[in-house]
Amino acid sequence: MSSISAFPTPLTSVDVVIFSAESGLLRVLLVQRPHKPGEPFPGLWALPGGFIDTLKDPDLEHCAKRKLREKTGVEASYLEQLGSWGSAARDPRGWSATHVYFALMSADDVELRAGGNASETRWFPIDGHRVKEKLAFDHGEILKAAVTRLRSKVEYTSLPAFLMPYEFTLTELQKIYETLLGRSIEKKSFRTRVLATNLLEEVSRRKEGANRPAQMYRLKNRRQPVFFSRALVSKDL
Amino acid sequence: MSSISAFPTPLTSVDVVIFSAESGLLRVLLVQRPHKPGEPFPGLWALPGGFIDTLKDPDLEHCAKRKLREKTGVEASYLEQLGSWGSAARDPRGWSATHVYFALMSADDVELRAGGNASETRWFPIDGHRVKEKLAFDHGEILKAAVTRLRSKVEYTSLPAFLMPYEFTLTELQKIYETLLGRSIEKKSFRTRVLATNLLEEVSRRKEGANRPAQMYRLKNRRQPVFFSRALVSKDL
DNA sequence: TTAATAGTGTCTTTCAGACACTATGTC
DNA sequence: GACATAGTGTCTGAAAGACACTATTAA
Repeated sequence: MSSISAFPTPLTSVDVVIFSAESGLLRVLLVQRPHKPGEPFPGLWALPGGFIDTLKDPDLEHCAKRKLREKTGVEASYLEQLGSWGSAARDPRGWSATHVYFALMSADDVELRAGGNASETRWFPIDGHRVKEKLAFDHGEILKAAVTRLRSKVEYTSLPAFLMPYEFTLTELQKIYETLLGRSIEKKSFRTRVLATNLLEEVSRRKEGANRPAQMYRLKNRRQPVFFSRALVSKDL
Repeated sequence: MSSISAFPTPLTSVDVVIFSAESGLLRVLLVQRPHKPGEPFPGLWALPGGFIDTLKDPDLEHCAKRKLREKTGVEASYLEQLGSWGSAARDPRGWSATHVYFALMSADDVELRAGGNASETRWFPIDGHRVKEKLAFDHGEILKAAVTRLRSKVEYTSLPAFLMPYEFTLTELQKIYETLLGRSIEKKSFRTRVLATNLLEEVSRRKEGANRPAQMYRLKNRRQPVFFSRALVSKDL
């Protein structure tokens, strides 16, 4: 019996749910579990993550950022903690707990990653609140919680702006909102709301196919999302 | 070197931030650290919590509920996960991570606890976002995060109703909202908003000192809070 | 000129805020 | 009756929804 804790300490890991959006689809980054003896769920897809390196990682967030960089080669536009999951049953190797982070990345940055060990890392489209494949551990449940969090924040924050490239048009931003909400929103209301919060600043112009060019904008504050005082839809009222 | 993890696993605990409100004050339950050799922060006040019992606790939430029951003798009206904190520095015994839960209790249930080991367990009033005393570990920071979460949810949810006894008047509920917000709110708006959500159901009556008796209500759903589509105050707009 | 998308004007609806008013009990 | 607190009527204002309108480019 240890002098510190009377009980065996749980296995502890950090996992990251990394989202991006491309052409009307929300996507999540998954990695394939290795086919090695002793490794649970061989061949199944899972959230990127792994054990904390107590020698290198000063804290949980640092560990999450490290894993994110290892998989994507870049930093995320946005990172927050999602929560933690721990139980005796979630890992066949024993009582385990994982600290889960939630990251948003621009689809542009995503392409940068193509050079890596891409065979075992892939983007999967989100269908409803999940991915078609069965995931390792309780990662299906964790992913569902992450999608729920993202969807609910779309109602009253500027979070989807972190899925955009550095410069973008209001129409492009609206499309991302509509993708996440799963319904269309009224153009005028959207523009008024977004511009009234002083969230964005104008940049140059940009030409599209055969139409009037759209004003481009960029985020004024690339760290914190903005909160709106009203939700986009009235929930259950 | 273990065959499972190449790194020493962090110490893992669960802590609970337990709130109640009484006569216009938000309060948090704290316990005093023991004066025993090897125990860090002797004599300082800390959030109730401790190591996971991997033999008895099937999962994190069960562990949180167990610790809550041990300290208060009752179940909480509301329990959600707040987040997790982990770093090499937060505990002098080594790399440690804690899974933190957030509980709301009625001030009535609170009195039930008086028979326990009350000398080392006490309610402290929240002043701003903290308590006067310096807390053990990083519990000051955790408490601040909990108060911030509670305050922000007051704006757009029925969460404060979980701080009420089983039956209560609208005026009493409004007082709790005002306590948490730190400002007064308009009576008519408040009543319309609360009643429109179909959150409550009428019960019997009740007499006060020398005035018209007030209708009493109770929560229809004692599990989930209701979300309002607008915040009570317009933030930074 | 037409097609296509960008962007606006303006009316309606919903709900919070303000505040004066009425209602119902005890003493 | 006075007092105290419960509870309502109603106007105003802010912001979302609906939707028709104008603006600006390429071809």
